[in-house]
Amino acid sequence: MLKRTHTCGDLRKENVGQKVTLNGWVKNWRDHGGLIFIDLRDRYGVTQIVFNPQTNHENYEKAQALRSEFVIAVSGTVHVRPEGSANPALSTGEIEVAVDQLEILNPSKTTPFEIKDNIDVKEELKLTYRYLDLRRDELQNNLLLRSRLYSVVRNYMHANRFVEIETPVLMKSTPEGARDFLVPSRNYHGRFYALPQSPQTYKQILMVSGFDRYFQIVKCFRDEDLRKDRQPEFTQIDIEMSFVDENDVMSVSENLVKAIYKEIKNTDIDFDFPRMTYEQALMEYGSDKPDTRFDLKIQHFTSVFESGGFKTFARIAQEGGVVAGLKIADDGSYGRAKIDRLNDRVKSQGGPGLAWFRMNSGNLEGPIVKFLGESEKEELKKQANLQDNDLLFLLGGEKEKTLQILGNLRLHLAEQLGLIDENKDTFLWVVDFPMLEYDEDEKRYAARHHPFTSPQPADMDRLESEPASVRARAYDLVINGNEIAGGSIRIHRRDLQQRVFRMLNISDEEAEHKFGFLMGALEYGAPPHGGIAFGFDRLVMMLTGARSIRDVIAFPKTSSALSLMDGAPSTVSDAQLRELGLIAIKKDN
RNA sequence: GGUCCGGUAGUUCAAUUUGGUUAGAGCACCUGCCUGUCACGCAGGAAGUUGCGAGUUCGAGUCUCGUCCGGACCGCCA
Repeated sequence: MLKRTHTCGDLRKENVGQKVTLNGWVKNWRDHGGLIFIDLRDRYGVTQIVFNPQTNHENYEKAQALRSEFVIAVSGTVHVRPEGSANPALSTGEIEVAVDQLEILNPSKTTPFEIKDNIDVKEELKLTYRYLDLRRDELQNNLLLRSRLYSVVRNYMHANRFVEIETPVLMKSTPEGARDFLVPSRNYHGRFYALPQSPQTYKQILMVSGFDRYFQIVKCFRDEDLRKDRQPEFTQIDIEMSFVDENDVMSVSENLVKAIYKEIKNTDIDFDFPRMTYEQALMEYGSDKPDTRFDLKIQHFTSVFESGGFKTFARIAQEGGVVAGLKIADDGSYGRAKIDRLNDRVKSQGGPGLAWFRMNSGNLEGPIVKFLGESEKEELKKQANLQDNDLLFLLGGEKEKTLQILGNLRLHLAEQLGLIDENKDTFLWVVDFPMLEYDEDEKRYAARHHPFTSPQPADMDRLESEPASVRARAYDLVINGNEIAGGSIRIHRRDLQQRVFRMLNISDEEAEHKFGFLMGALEYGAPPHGGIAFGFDRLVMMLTGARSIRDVIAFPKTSSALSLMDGAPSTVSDAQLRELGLIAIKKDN
């Protein structure tokens, strides 16, 4: 074949007169009868090539067969384009290649969708023909940026004396947390490996081994349902450090993020990332990952309704719940129907009815105004600082749940009202997380982060007496309302680890069975250590502006966890199952 | 596991609130013409199991039920 001397993004005026060879795909063809133009594409760019029957009639005849997405090789001479026919939209737009040799390397069937940007095609079709979708600039650019990000991260980590170590993909199942993907063992029927939810235990053990500063860009697997920012397999930048406290890990992380923004976006971040406690995040933003690109904070009115005429709110207030809400300036578009849709939204998230008030010429209006006394109305107006045309949405109920629903409503309203400045980036550390959260289904407390997270020293004496009040030495990095990284200072002593397992209602036997290897390691001079893990795919989403995690992963799964291109997961032969000692049971639908 | 939205030529959509003649259009595709286009242009053409399966009806793209697939969300994601 004719091998390329240049890529389709290389040639400029300076190359005029040179004899060159290009390889690429036919992006577009324009047959003028006496002259054929082809836009030839590779991942570097697009170059126009011209077939002229007077230059070479045989080639010209051959070129008439060219269609979209044929792969070809052409040799020819670089020409300046005639006066007035340059294309300023192309970096190669001042030149073209006059072809004197054409080789069709492979024809192409008509593609199921056009290979161009801003196409509007069903996700299903794009995923089935992923190799075609990946030819589009948008996805190419995403993956090229992703590739650069690997490099930036590795450079930064190596420059800061971190050691890159691979940990096993086949490991022991530790079913605290997410559901494991299991891999049956052929050698030991009835036993299973698990794919790592994260290399957590391995990296802690590497600290025990003295590796001091570890990192890895690593695949993690969680068998849970998907979202637009969640895939069952995803990539983390996994980091662990010895002889450190929270500030050391956060500082390394901040500087990594700053290096990334500098290298990828050429943006200097010259401030320290602000910190916010979990409590404040929940109270003001209804989220543990507040989007601080806009204000619209949650306002609290529990005390206003405590002894008032609206019995529902009064009862909630007296029983320790909250009454809180969001105030927006209505541009006149919030009619009854729109408010009803907001209400449906709240209800679909398990919330109660959404109460609302409107300020109209100094008067408070709304369906529950009639239950309120004069002093309550005045107090509400005053505390909410209600001005004319302000709309106030209120929700009452159990604290955490109510605030979370308001947090979701806050994001929704911000989108509706166009409050989010897409060009702004906000960085935030959320700290002082509670150690535990209550698991309604299992009626017990579970670790909010993971069971190896150290409690805060000040709360240590309440581990047994008041576990719900114990805060963790954990920290999350939030960028534009996305949880980008999360980590903690770990427990490095066996006795404390054992106390925490007991606090989590994990018996000594169970702890030994599941995590005995880790606790054993803690008994041999485990140094104080802590770390963090970044969601690599989410970082790429942030940096590319991708709307879905599928757009930053080469071969993603659908929201029902299927791979449409290759058909995974698939059935396997009885022989394969027999070898593994397995029997497949069909799911009865 | 649940809720909502969607599935009609290759593709993106349409098909009169309320079931009724031969299911239309843009792009793509095919044929012909065209020497400066780059969203080339002009003329013509082909293209449909309305996701699948039942049901209601004289009659179903349209209504009902089931099912599959895509998407978003809730649960889940230590």
